[in-house]
Amino acid sequence: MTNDLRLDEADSHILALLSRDGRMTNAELAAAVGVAPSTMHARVKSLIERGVITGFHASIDQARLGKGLQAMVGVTLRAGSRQESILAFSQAIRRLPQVIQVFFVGGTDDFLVHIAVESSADVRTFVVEHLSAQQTVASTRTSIIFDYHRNAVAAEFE
Amino acid sequence: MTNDLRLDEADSHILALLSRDGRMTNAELAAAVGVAPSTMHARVKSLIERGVITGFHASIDQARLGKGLQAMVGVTLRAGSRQESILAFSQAIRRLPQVIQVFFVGGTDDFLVHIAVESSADVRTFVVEHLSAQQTVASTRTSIIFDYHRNAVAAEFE
DNA sequence: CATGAAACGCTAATGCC
DNA sequence: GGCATTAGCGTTTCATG
Repeated sequence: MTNDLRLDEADSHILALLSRDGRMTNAELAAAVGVAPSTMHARVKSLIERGVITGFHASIDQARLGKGLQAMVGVTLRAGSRQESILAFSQAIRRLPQVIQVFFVGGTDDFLVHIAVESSADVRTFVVEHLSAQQTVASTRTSIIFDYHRNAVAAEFE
Repeated sequence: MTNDLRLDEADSHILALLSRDGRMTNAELAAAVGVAPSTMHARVKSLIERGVITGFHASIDQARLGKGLQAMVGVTLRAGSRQESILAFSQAIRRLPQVIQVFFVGGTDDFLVHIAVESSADVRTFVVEHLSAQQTVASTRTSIIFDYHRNAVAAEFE
């Protein structure tokens, strides 16, 4: 893995701007930061090549897609679960269309699964069918999300 | 709030593609979906105007920024906390540079705060200084994040 | 609601400082 | 590393079916 080179002030500024609006044109970015468009082009390219910027993504209003309810489901696995079954479980969960994010954590829970669904009935269906039914799952704990704020889009990692 | 109009297959396809790569050119999108560039332009514009796509954002590798450690901190508020102090608390938390996401939830916890920091010492500092020190905070529960997967970037809401 | 054509603007590469 | 230039490409508008 390439190590992190320290970023200067301009880079931080660029990242802040592209976090907010990933479709700012190169020309706009250059004007905002105070460099020439060609310079900005090289800088953004460098940030991407160095892996600081890992991608650009549209953010989607799940409610407009009919999924007006979001929840965070904490999952605790059975104590004796094998590595392979845990891996298989997490990979299966990721692919479900209700799932927005999955956090594999250490602590009270083993996983946190962020979902968006149509109704509270769907929350229950999701938990029962995809979580509780699994051999590796010991228990789940569901929290409805009332309010959601995002400062940045974090890159995936493992 | 404008209601959700049902999206057709092409719209879903567009959303999937722009979720993955928000900087696909209009021409590429058009070719992928099988319509003319001018048609694609109108469709994407419509998705934005209808509020389905709420924005585009660069995703950033926090580790490359020197923040190689992520955690989810569950926060429980004091039972007697007033609405205003809760609101003030949540708004203050949002602005901290370590914070990636904040979920206001119902259940065991009242908030879930997703943070990225340099070291485990920073996790502790964050919790102690910004959470435990607050009058409204009753308790916190920190979980280190080992693995993170994202299927979509959800729009903020309240 | 989709399309092709055309004008415009931006990107991205090059060579120079 | 920053910059100006420029060729090529993508976007965006509009009249038309």
